[in-house]
Amino acid sequence: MTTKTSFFQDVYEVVRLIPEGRVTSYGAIAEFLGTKKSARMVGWAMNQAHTLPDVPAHRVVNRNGVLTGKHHFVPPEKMQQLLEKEGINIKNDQVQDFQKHFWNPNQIL
DNA sequence: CCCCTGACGACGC
DNA sequence: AGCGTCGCCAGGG
Repeated sequence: MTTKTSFFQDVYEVVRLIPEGRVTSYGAIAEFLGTKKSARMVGWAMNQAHTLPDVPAHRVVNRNGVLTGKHHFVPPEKMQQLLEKEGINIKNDQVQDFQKHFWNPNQIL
């Protein structure tokens, strides 16, 4: 957002809006925040996400639908488990029908 | 204050 | 089409 709140805070707010059973990408979030080129920062922010409640970081994957950040979960399989629990099929660390489950933050506008 | 790192993404070869 | 590089930018050492 263009608010004065910290970039991280904004990221968390957006992630919290991700509906259950849906996923989005770091880039999409970055774009929504107006910093499309800073997708890395979104991922960086997710590092602290685990310290906060209601921040489903497992619903955030890269633009390929790959669970790039799964290694940051404990255990790593947790990310996939949570997603499958929500009805998302994962195959070889990749979300199946990614586009079908993709949720674009911009669509809430 | 300089240097390095990092859950990404776009582009170049 | 696959791999390498660069850009981006905040935090931490």
